[in-house]
Amino acid sequence: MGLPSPLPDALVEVIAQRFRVLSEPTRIRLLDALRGGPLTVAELQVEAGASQQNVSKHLAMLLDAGMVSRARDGNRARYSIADDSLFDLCEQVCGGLRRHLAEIDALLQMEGQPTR
Amino acid sequence: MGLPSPLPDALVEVIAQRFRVLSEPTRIRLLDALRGGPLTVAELQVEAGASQQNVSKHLAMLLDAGMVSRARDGNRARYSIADDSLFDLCEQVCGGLRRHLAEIDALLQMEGQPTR
DNA sequence: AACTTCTACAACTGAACAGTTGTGGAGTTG
DNA sequence: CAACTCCACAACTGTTCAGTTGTAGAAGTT
Repeated sequence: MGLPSPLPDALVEVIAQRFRVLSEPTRIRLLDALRGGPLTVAELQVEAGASQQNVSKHLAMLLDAGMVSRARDGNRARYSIADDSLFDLCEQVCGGLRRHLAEIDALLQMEGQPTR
Repeated sequence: MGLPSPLPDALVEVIAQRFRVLSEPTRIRLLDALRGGPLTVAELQVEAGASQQNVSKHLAMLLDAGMVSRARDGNRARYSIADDSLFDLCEQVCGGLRRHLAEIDALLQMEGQPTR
């Protein structure tokens, strides 16, 4: 199922925004930590190595993007992954990285040949 | 093939950086325009609706990330997609968007029930 | 060689955002 | 109720980066 071409402006903006949410190391770490199951803010604070306020802010952003969901548990808030397909995304990115690194390797193999 | 858990710090940074490259509307438009085949900077300038210098800068970023490749063609530079899997990525993002929007729709259906 | 076209580099400016500090509000416990 | 814990909101600060302006270099044309 392909996407329309050219992509409508509004869709371009939304796609970019979506990628932007994932473009922050702290948010990646938070999502990674949630792979093991739901966690509270205090627990995530430890996993991500960031301040409580900072973690809370990033979680709000992830929540707004619909990537995590929040559930009140008495005194605390328990966050969990809302969309497991996120990890397929990350794995694909890693796949792209492997290809990229392989290309660089290949270029380094034929040493002495200037690119330009 | 799963990723290690927790993700090593260096990998987290690289993943975030990768997403960051895709978090800009102009760069999305450039990649989208290249779906139809290689284009010159001048052609991309028209497609993306940005200045030549701006396009050139974004292309340099995409090139550095290994997402496009450059070939000199006489006087001009012809850019093309280096990794077709990029579009699978975008489609997955759009899939996530559909799910997200469906959830919001569902929430709006049961109107009057405050979220908190 | 002089001129034009095409692309890339560098410096500047404004906007967006990550992280901190401070604080308020909701829930629990004694 | 009082004290404490947990989480989120708001204002501030520094950094990062998108876009512009200006210019330099490389290739083609006359």
